[in-house]
Amino acid sequence: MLTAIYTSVGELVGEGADKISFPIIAERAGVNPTTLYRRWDDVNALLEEVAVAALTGDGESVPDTGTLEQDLTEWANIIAHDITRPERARYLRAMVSARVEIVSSCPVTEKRREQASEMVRRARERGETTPTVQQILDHIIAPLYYNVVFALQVDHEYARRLVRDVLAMVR
Amino acid sequence: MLTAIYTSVGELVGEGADKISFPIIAERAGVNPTTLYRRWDDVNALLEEVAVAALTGDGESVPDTGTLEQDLTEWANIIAHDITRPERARYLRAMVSARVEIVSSCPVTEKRREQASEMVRRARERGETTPTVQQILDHIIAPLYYNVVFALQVDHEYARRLVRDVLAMVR
DNA sequence: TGGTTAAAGCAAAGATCATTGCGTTTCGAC
DNA sequence: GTCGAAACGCAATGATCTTTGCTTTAACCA
Repeated sequence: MLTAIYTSVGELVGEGADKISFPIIAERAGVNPTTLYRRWDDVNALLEEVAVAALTGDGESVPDTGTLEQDLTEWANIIAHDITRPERARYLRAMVSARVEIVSSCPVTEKRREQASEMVRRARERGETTPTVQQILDHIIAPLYYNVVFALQVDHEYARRLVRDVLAMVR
Repeated sequence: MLTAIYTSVGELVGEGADKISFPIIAERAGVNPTTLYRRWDDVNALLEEVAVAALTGDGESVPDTGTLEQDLTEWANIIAHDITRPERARYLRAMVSARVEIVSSCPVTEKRREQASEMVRRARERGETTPTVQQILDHIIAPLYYNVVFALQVDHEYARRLVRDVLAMVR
């Protein structure tokens, strides 16, 4: 039931459907539109729910290579590779347009913060000088997402440059 | 005519209207909905047009204080102050959701790039060591916009920290 | 002034969405 | 098994959107 709905939304988003409405989602999911109208306030609410699930879902394990630079580079590459996939990019856009009011946190950011914290913690235990977690979010995550959301290109070279920049701050 | 439509859209966005449709825009603008249906493909196309005009419109003069650090700080503050205004944030969201397909450039980014270029050029003429324009975009603009779009808070302290971070890269 | 063309208004029709009341199913508790 | 609550399906209704053909206005140019 719920998974059918999520799948339906996922397919529509993946296909780049221009119009995504409750009736359309319901038909593909094999449920009655009324169900959707009753459970979610509007399409954006459902869309955001699915987007968050999709964007935070797969429990990517954080790289652990022995140096923070290598960890961050691989991590940035994974993220860059992930969020440039068309359906991921669409989810991001959907999430952005969905949250109409200012809220205090964003699930996606929080996940990245946790991942960054882990890498930084390990690096510090090794005695490395590290940027702060916030610096990593500001100068690696933010540019990556910014460029995806505003429709510019993101590649491995770009991800690598971001890592070098942020590490240059603390040298 | 066109300005009435733009004004109508601007008001609706500013008021945080949940539903923005051609008929609603048309009524407030005192025009016939048919006109809008004929001129724009859909609401998002019109919305993006107005958003771009609003976000790149006012010809903010770039700070020229004598040092790049001060220039960047004031500039970042201006931007932070501007894009955290609810209607500006809304425009940003509208723009994001409007551009469904990957395009090569974003009008807002381009304007910021020009502004950053000017400040960097002046700083270099004074003999300052500067970050690249791209670094400024990546590490000041991107975090600011990212935080607005993903509904976190942006204040002057944050803007200042970004400037310090990016300058630390080149020291 | 008169003619031509592009844009806007008007009205009607159909499509899609959104809401609501009511009957049915499901599932757990007793 | 039976009861009750919650969720879902169904169908009808009204609202809103979207399209289309035709008319009218406006602007531009000979």
